[in-house]
Amino acid sequence: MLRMSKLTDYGTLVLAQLAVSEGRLASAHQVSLDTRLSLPTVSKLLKSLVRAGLAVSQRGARGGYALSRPAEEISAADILDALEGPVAITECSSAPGLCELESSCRVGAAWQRINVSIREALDEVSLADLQQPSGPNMPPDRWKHAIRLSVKH
Amino acid sequence: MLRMSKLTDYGTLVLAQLAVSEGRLASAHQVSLDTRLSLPTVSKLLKSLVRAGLAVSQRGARGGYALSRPAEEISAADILDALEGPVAITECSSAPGLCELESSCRVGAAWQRINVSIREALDEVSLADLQQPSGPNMPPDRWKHAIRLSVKH
DNA sequence: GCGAAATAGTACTAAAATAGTCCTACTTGT
DNA sequence: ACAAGTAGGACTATTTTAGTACTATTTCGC
Repeated sequence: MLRMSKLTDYGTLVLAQLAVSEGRLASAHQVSLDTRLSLPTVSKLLKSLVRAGLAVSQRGARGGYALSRPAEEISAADILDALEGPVAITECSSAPGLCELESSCRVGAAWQRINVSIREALDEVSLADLQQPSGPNMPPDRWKHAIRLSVKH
Repeated sequence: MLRMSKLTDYGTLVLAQLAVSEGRLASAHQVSLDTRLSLPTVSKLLKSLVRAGLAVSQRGARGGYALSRPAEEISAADILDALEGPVAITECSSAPGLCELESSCRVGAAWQRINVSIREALDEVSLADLQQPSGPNMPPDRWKHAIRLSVKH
């Protein structure tokens, strides 16, 4: 639950790759090779990232992409904002009348607190943090970076 | 982004309704009337909540549902766990080889930190908090409890 | 015992969001 | 002029989510 989309996950990889080739321009093709993501997908992501202001692009032959600012200044919140847009954690059905019941509509303040907490967590982590080497007890290979939010079941 | 599913949102309403009718058993039909959610949907949710241990049920005529424990002891994390299951915030594509690249696979530790923060936020808020009256500057009617995580765009 | 009222479980369908691809246009260096 | 690149949008397929329906089981009240 509360899973980010695959595309956003890929987007962090793409950004991390740009961070690695700091200073140089990296073409979509090169990023595709480095990340093993398909070229159309990488291309799509890079375009979105440029539009969101996280990356800059240079057109034409010898063109390519680079981060718009240092990796330290790009937060996880920036990345999610860029690739998933402004979506709410909760969302009343568009059906009118649903939110007018007392018992239903008093639910908001606490969710807002939760949202703020999440946002703070996302703000505190930068792209530079994201690409730091994993801890000593992390298996280096074949490591799925899925983290379970729930331990039950 | 990081939006919970509608069903989970509805689930909180259903649970809140059960909390209101504390002590008594509430039938799915009654909860449907009180929340204005369709009976099949309410029924489905209640079954899931029972299976997850958040609610208890009494079969047969005069049967119904009730919370399994006080609303104060049911956290938002419990609710999300129950209705969305153990899903990760990030998830490597199942395609092998994607997570073996250096630049891709060092991304986990920071996401884990984020996950822990989110989980803490979810643990701190109880069902009782969720149904508390909204703040003084909240319009009581027609209030959509959508909260924007992002303010851009 | 029987019928009504309820939950339990599962299977199915429809709708929506997501992922992924492709095509055309524009830009720039050689 | 041509090759190598990005820009943008349209389109398709897939997956997930939402919603519904049906059948079985349980229990109360008469």
